[in-house]
Amino acid sequence: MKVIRSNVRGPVTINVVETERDLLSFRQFVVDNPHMGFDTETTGGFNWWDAPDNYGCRLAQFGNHDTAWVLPVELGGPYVKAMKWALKTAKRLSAQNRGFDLHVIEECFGVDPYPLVQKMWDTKILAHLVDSRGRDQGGIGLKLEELVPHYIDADMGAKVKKSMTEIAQSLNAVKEVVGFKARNKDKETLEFRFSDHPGLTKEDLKAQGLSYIREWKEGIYGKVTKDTVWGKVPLDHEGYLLYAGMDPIFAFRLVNILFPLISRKSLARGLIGWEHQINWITYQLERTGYLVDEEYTRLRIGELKLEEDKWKAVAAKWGVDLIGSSDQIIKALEAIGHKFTKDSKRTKPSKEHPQGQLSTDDSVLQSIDHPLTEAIIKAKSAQKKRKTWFEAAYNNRDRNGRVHASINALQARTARMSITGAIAAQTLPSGSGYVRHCFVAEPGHVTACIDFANQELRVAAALSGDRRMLAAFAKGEDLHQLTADAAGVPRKIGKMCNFLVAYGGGAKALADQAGIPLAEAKAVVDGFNRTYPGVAAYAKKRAAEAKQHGCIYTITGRRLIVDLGHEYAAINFAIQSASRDITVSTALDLDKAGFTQWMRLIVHDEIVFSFPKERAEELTAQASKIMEFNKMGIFVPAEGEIGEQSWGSVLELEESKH
DNA sequence: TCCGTTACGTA
DNA sequence: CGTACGTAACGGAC
Repeated sequence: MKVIRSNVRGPVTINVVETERDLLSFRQFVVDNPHMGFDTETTGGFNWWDAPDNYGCRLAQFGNHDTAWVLPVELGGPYVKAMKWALKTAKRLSAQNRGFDLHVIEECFGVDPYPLVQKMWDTKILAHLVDSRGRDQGGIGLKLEELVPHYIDADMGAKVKKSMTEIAQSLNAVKEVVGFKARNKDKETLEFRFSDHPGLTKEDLKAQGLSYIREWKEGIYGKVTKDTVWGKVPLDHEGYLLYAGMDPIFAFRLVNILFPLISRKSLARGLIGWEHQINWITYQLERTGYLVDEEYTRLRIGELKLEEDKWKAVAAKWGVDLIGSSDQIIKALEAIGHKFTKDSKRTKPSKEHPQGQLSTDDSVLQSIDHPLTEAIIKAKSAQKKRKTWFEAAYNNRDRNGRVHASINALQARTARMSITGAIAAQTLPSGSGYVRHCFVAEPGHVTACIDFANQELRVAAALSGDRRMLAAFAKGEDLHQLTADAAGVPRKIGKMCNFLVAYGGGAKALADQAGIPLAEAKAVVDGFNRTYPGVAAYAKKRAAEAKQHGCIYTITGRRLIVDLGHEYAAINFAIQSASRDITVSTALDLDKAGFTQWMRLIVHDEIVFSFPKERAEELTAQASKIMEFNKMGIFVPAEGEIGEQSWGSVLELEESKH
């Protein structure tokens, strides 16, 4: 057994199991420590669904406050058995982002995650309940490498973050001679690998009349980068084992550090258990994945590539080789006679460019009628569709033709979910089914989408208690038309205004978005405030609360920190977060009713299902009924739509509101 | 290779 | 004083 000693605010011991004999002491540790931190190290990346052929679990680690045990589960047999026994024996486990480790051990070793989620804290969830802000928002952040320096040990956090990069570099330094490089009379370099030429010597090459004969060295681990180091580092590498051993110790300590920091209101409302439950649902959605229509996706990729190349060739005629390069586009536009003035649209001011740079976004290009701008717009659009959506789906299919998104049930500051990876679900175009046709229900199933009608506006009405808005919803009036009528503008502008005001925006934002004069936008906002005085009052109230306490509490007892000087955003946080919790709450109800097996994705105010065709009507009706939210003084109805097999088909229904 | 900036898709 | 995200391309810095 190898023992590594280190120090993190006190001595720390990492025991590395090397032989079956060592497992005896490990088992004693498990018996003595009913609560343990847990972590795994893999071959790298997040493609756990590729196991076991293209993905593997290398180490499993357990630890308490100051002692960790590292098991070489890559070696299989007794080490995997010991890990399974320890997981089963533990009374309480903690892990940072538990879903990932659970996917890994379920896929690689067939471990049933269900008994484990009953007793496993996720430190990422706890950290979010303490401070939901990311690092760039002025918060602590939610990654282990951010939590450790803040809560545990500043130096250790930085050291651990750097260590795997350093290990990669050290592995690259280990080289062996793989052959000779030599030059012929034409001064061409020739390569001779010993694997192709056994027993080759320098003299043999000289005899062939070659010169500049040099030994040819290559790294014995191949090219090792930050991404590939995980799969290549030897299992007995001390720096790697130290890194691996620290993580369960951190996870163990973080639980004890974070619990007391969670607000009393959040505790009283049971948010900890609640978030762990929704985490289990999204875990199952991740694992089920979504079936990809392979042929449809492949055909679209081919078409889009042709389209893209065609328009890129046109743009190149005017000197734009890189359609993503603002510099090139500006030069080319000037060359065709376009004049940029001091009134030209500029990008947001930044450190490098305090005045902002000339913008070349879609609105700028659209305003210039020329074959070049048309080509750039069309090439960009085709490239974006191909790369961001179609190829992500196509290239990430597992052996069963399914893709697995990463779902973070508790991501945004407001607790909104994020869906990343193979299905960037929150960015898929919603205007038509063109992209969403990639994703299909099971054979014999159809896709059903159930979404909340006007979720955020209804929440705004309920939270603010604005009588006019509540009455409008109760009577089924058209809220957007009401706002529009108050200022005598088109419904579209009324709609924009409704959302903007609820999101903390103002007349300037409305003017920008609607393309109307500021004075007109002011009149529309004034009209809104006259029509719904309760909403404006509520915004003020929440902003004042934020100013006084530095945070607000949502209807579910969630504490959201509001940045100084940004108190106007408090109303949006309250509405957005409550809306998220409403969606999550109904997802939990659906789970209890046995619907998780059919659930595919949760996208803010919509849940996508794959239902057996012959039961689709009945199941959609049931699920819609379950999703209808009527608690805490908030009423949000849910509406279901049933399409054909693809998700996209739902968007193309005749009666669809999409 | 990393990171900031810009652009663009969604609720 | 719109907010909340994710992804891709570019271009400069290391």
